[in-house]
Amino acid sequence: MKGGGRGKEPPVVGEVSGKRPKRKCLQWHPLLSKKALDFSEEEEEEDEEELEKVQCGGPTEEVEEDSTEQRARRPMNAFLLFCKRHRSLVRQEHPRLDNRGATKILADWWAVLEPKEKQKYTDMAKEYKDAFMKANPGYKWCPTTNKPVKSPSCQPVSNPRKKVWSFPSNSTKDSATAKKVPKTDSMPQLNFAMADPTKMGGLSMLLLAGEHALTTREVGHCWKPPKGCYLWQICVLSASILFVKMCLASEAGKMEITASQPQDSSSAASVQQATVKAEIKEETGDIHDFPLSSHASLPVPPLSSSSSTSTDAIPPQLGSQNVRVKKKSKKKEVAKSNDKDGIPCSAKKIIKKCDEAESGLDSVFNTIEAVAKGTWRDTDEKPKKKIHSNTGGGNSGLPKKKSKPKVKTPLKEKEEGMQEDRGHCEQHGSSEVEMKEERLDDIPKKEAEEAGIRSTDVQGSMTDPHHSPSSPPQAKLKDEDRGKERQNEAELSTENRGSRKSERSCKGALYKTLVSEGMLTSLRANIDRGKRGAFRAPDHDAAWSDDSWTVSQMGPNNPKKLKKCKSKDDLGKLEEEFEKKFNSLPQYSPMTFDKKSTAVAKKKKTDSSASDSTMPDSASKAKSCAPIATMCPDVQGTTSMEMLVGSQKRKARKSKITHLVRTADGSVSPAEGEDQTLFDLHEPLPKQNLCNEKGCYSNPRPEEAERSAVPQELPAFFSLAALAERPGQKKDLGQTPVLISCADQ
DNA sequence: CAGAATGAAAT
DNA sequence: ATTTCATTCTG
Repeated sequence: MKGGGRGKEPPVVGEVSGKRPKRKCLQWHPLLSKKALDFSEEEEEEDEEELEKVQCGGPTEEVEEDSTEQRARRPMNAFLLFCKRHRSLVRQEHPRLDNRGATKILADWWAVLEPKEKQKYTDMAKEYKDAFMKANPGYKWCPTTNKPVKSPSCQPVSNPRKKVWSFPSNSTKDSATAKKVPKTDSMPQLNFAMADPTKMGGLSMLLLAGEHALTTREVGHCWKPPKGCYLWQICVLSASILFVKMCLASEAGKMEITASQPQDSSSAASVQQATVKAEIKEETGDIHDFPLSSHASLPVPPLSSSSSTSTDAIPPQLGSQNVRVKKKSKKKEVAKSNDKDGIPCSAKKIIKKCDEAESGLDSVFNTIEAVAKGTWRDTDEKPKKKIHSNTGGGNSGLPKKKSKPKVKTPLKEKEEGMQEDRGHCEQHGSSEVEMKEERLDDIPKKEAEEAGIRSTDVQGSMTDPHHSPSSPPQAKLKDEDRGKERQNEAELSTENRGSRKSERSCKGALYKTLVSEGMLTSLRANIDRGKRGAFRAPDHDAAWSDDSWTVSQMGPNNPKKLKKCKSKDDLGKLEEEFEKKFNSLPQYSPMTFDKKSTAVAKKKKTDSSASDSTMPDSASKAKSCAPIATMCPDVQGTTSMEMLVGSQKRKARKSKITHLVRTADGSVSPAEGEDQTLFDLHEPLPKQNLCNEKGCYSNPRPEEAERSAVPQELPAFFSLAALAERPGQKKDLGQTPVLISCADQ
């Protein structure tokens, strides 16, 4: 039942949920990775599919798409490996114990393990990790992430742009994401409300509006007071749409438009045409993009942040304030993007967003303006530049671009896809910069003209509003672009592909993982039965090295077959190998631990006597373990006098703390008095278990609890000595801190 | 789904 | 110095 199933893991809600989706990543295994490499593309694909189904079971994860690329799971650390390997044993011994309890025991065991012994696990973990990293180069343990929503941060104030964005987003669709960023206060919204129905114009109006947007005096009027109203004379919504369309048209249909209508910006007709096209496209386009864009909204500024120059380009106001705020947020995002190289979908998305947003924004903006002004052509020109740069060598072409610095990906380039994207972005970026400059110039002028001198306030607002309208469109544009790109990608397989690839590999890994898991299960079962004896594995010491891995790789090697068909055989092989490796890890018998613990205890206590008393217990316990025990060589070492290993430095967890607080809260004092007490005493707060937090591994049943209380029967670990041992070490961290923390709080 | 543990990495 | 998350699986 338990099924260990992975399925269990909650699928996580969509990404959007407030929290991080927690996607379940595939479990990664070195073997897998290797295999992945082997797989041919085709195979991979298929595997993927299968994997998807099987693994996540949940498609929930979005697995497929890059949208969320699945993130590989972290490799297990030594301790986890150890746990994995020994948990069953523990459970065997203490059937009633729940997992947590088992974990505690495992921790204890781990603590007592000699370094040597640990080393194997450590090494393995290390290899594991290395292999993992190889497979996923940019992998970050902590995805920075997420928190997609957090947008609000910026809100605060200053950022007009942001607000602007938000607004549009709402109007358009807002849909889900919502992001709600905008929050109510945003000015744009207000404006929105203000719009008079009467005034709502038709398309033509919109067009006009768009046209004049910048120029029109009306605009000027609006500007000042409200903030981003210029379009809002009209229905904002429509306006926004219009813009979007325009933008789209510009991008999508640049060619056409250009051709058809040269510079004449004003010509509504041209615009209309463009619009039409845009519409079509829009339909096609996905909504989802929108949200993203909104999210990304702010990104723009960030770029600037990196370089002062860019800042200049941006409106002054925005520049300073926004920059700051954004910077932070951006950083995070950036980081994400960086990491990925191919990895996490989310990251990917983000990247795209950012880049696109940035570039898109500017470009869109420009486009719009241009159109309005009639300068459109210019825009076109710029693109050329972009191209140019591209040819030049993509990145290199744009030397430092602001965006680039940010990006800073470490390895990054490796992924072709990334490069492409980047290049793309960069291009935009460069163009952006230029455009920006121009734009700025123009704008100011116009503003000055129209708005006239207005007050500084006006200016500020002006700029903002300006941006705002444009921004939305941009987003869309971007989306569209994205869509296009996608298609292209599909064919070319370039862009995402790169990352995709990694994804795929992950999937493949996943698949394998599944397999391995199955293996594990079986293995576990075996172990339970007592087969473990077979494994034994003392000899393997050296085995751990790469060799073993390599071998494993070789073995399975039929990847192709694996993928599609059968797999059974192959899988079997894989399993075996994996098993071997994993099994090769030494499994220690409880006895060992007991002894050790005792030994340690002795050491710690310094009293030999005390320890002795404990010894007996262990002996009794031995019975069950005996078989295994033999395996472990170290027993001898046992006595090793290692210091304790257990140093645990972990401070009390927050949760723990809270717990204490809650419980003790007022009564904190008790604990305060003696840490030891806690341990020894069974304690207090927690659960009714007799056991205290550490001392006893919680036993569900009272009976057992009793047992625990009574040393005789208990296994060695339960021995007082053992307990004593822990307290000493942990006490500092655990309890004391806790108390303190409580106090503080 | 929380949570017990340790550790590696990131922030 | 603190947070994340990897594994396992019971309540």
